[in-house]
Amino acid sequence: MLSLTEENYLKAIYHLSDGGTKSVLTNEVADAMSTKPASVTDMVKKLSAKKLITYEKYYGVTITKQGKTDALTIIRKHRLWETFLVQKLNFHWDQVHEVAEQLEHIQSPLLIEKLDELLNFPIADPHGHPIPDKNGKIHTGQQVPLGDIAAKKTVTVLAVNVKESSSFLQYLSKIGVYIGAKLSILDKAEFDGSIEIMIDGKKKVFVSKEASQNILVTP
Amino acid sequence: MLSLTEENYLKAIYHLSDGGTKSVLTNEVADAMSTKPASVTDMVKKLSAKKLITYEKYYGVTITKQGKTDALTIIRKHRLWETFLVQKLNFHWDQVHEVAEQLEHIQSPLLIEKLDELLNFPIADPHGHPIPDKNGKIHTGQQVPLGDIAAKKTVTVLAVNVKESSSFLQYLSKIGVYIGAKLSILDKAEFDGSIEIMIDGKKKVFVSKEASQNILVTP
DNA sequence: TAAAAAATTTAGACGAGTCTAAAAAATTAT
DNA sequence: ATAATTTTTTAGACTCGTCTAAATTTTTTA
Ligand SMILES: [Mn+2]
Ligand SMILES: [Mn+2]
Ligand SMILES: [Mn+2]
Ligand SMILES: [Mn+2]
Repeated sequence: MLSLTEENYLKAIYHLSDGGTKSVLTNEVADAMSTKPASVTDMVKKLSAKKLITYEKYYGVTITKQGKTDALTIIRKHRLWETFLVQKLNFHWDQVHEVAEQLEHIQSPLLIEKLDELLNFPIADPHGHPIPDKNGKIHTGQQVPLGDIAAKKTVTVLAVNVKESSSFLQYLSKIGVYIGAKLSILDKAEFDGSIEIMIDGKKKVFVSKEASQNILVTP
Repeated sequence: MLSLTEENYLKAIYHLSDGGTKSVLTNEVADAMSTKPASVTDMVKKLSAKKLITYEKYYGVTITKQGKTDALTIIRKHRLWETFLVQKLNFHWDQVHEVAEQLEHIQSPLLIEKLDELLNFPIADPHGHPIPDKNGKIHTGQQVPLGDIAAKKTVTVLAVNVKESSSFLQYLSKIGVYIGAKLSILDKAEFDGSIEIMIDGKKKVFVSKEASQNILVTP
């Protein structure tokens, strides 16, 4: 049984480690959690005592098998709740993260099972992020940044990279980009990496290189 | 902004004071919260500093106007969530309390507004308990214990008194009593206060005096 | 109404989670 | 390869919510 705080740390470490594939430094965790490095050191000792991460002094932490499993359960809950908020309560995709950040800590396996059922076992959340199944298994197809697509091609929006700020999501809504939208790359500017796209064959817009790197599409 | 613990104390005090109509003793709160009297003393000082209760040393606490308002908000959330769990996720009425005890602390006015809407602005939870409206207003009709009804009368089940244990709810389900059921009082035993009832004109059962006091029906 | 009993508060301690300031180790730059 | 810089850990302190044990106040009983 993990405390709310332990759950938040574990999830952050999972994400920072790219799903457990690389080790994570104290300062990275501190940044991600908006705490001080000293607090992180204390917490990683606790998570390490619980065998959820391995901690080597001065060299950062690695997530264990069990840690990965636990993190995936929290992420599953987070994404199921986000999906619920959008699909059943008509929240916008830029309104769900903070609430899901709270809801993900509710302890009730039955609740999650029923929620999953109510939503028809969704495989992605409102931001296109995969929802791990009951066994922690994730199945995602290939996703590439819009910025890496060659001109003239038409692709479908699969997901968006959303850090903390919801302003990027609001911006996307404003210009007409959404999960499932069909984008045709019209032109790429060499000097600043910005691109011109056509959305659903209807609307022409320019997006910055920065933005194009955070819109993930079909290859 | 109240902590989860402060919210739980405030709600307990609200209930123990019968909605703010009487004062509450330290030991009563300790019992209800499964904590020690010393802990209650500490907490009532905090709630009192926040003007949610008035605290007179050695003589117990009284809830203030603001305290009542805050308590009703928590109770509203609790009962909306219970309703959601039963109506949308097919929980049984004996499975919802513990989960709602967690969900009631989620901070998001928008969420509650949308949930209320999804449920079509329900006025009672799965146990027949009134759901305060957005302004904290409760509207309940008259409810009397089944045990107080004269023989031969037919009444409708409006609510059940449910403390912590879900076993009473399971018992009621088993014998066929539910909110809205029509009960005819067939006979009352003088010596032990038990009564014989007919449920929906179909099923005859005996219920103890104890049980009959915790089933609330139309007058 | 004085003694006994019960209820309540105070005092002091503890774990969780956080912080600042100082010490230690690792990294980098010269 | 040594010095300067950056990162990380340790030490000590603080808040929140809890507890036990002792002191105090109220209530009951005789
Ligand atoms: Mn969270
Ligand atoms: Mn998401
Ligand atoms: Mn609660
Ligand atoms: Mn209820």
